Amino acid sequence: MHIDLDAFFASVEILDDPSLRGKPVCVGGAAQRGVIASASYEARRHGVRSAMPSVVARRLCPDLIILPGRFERYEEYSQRFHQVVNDLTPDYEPLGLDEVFIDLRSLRRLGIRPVGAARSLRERIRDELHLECGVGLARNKLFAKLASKESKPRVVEGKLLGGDGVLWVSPQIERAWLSELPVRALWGVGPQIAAKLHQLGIRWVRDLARVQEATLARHLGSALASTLVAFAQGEDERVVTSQRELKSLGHDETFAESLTTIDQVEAMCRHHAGVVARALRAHGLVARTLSVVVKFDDLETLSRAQTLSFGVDDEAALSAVAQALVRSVDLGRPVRLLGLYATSFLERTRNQVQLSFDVESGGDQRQRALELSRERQVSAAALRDALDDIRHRYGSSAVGVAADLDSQGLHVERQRGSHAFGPDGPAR
DNA sequence: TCTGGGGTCCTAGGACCC
DNA sequence: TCTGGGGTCCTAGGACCC
Repeated sequence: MHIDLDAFFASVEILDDPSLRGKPVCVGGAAQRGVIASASYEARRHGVRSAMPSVVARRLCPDLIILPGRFERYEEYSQRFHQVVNDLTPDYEPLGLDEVFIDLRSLRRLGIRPVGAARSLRERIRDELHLECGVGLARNKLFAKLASKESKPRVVEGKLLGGDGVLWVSPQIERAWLSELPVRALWGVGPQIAAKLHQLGIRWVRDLARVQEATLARHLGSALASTLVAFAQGEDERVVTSQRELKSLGHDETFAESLTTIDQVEAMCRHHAGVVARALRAHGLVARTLSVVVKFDDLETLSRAQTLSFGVDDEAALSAVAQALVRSVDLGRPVRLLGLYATSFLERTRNQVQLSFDVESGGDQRQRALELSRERQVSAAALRDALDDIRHRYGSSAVGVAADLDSQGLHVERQRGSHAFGPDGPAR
């Protein structure tokens, strides 16, 4: 079973503010560089779609209401959604906040029928969360997801047509249904792959079903070729995995106005380091690999990564590495996006050496690691935990790093040759 | 019309080890 | 002295998903 909540972010906004009901509502970035993350059906009637630049959406629908998004709120709804699913079975796999795959095999022994389970889940989601959803039932993930999409309401020529909300694709009709779909409908076929397939004369799934895997592999690589060939035959071996391990975690931001100075870029490194460090600690993880991504105004993107011999989860360490990485890039052009990502996780408790970083003042060489004494480690960790607690209770902007004050227009006197993270640990 | 922010997976090359 | 083949780890880039 695949369940997909309808227009999730936009629907939550409408629930929290009923005056929005019936209006074209979106969640996304309203600024010049914003895109639409979620669109109400009223907005979709005007042609607005998620992933569309907000500028375009406004042109299509001048009355469009674009809301900034409250992800903690969506998270709450998502958890309630998962709780409803969990009441049926723990064998489910979330996909983002608003979708789940459910393995129904263990329910068969209990005499629970798929269609009945689907209808009662839909009922509970409607009664308890006041949200609508589409449900797909099939032999595998491929068809279940295609079916849930098909079960939803959709806009045809500006009119909203209702879906049944539940669609079961029986094995007898699978192949015939699949062959009529465009390749773009398949999981893993986005704009780039679709364009490549079109160049090869492959537009429909039935075309894909006739092509040699080796031919496809030369153009798409072996992994994608083999999954697409399988999908085209209606075969999908992917299982429902309920316990997935987090593999990476990061934060990036596209700026309304591109950054033009190294000071601005380094200040953003410190900011991102704080966000990522707190996320790591919230998960009880330390990261060995940190990478920085820079996107320029022409959308050219480049990345730099560094793997350490130990894991880190504190702002000072992340900040030092991020700034060292960003300094190794030839900036010289306005920076549209800056991202910081952490990978190669270890559980915090298994990390052998907890180190802190000190930045070489004025130097452009890579950072060096300094081990803190046990006592200083303990007090630094206590301070950090206290700050996490304050942020949790009063919001992430409640406490800041003194070094960032000047980047926000407040002047801070800094002595030449000294720096924020001195030998006595983080200065806050 | 011009492209976000949270993630996942794959590819390819180079360094290194046995 | 110059060399193969299997494997791991790391880096950089690209595409996809929601």
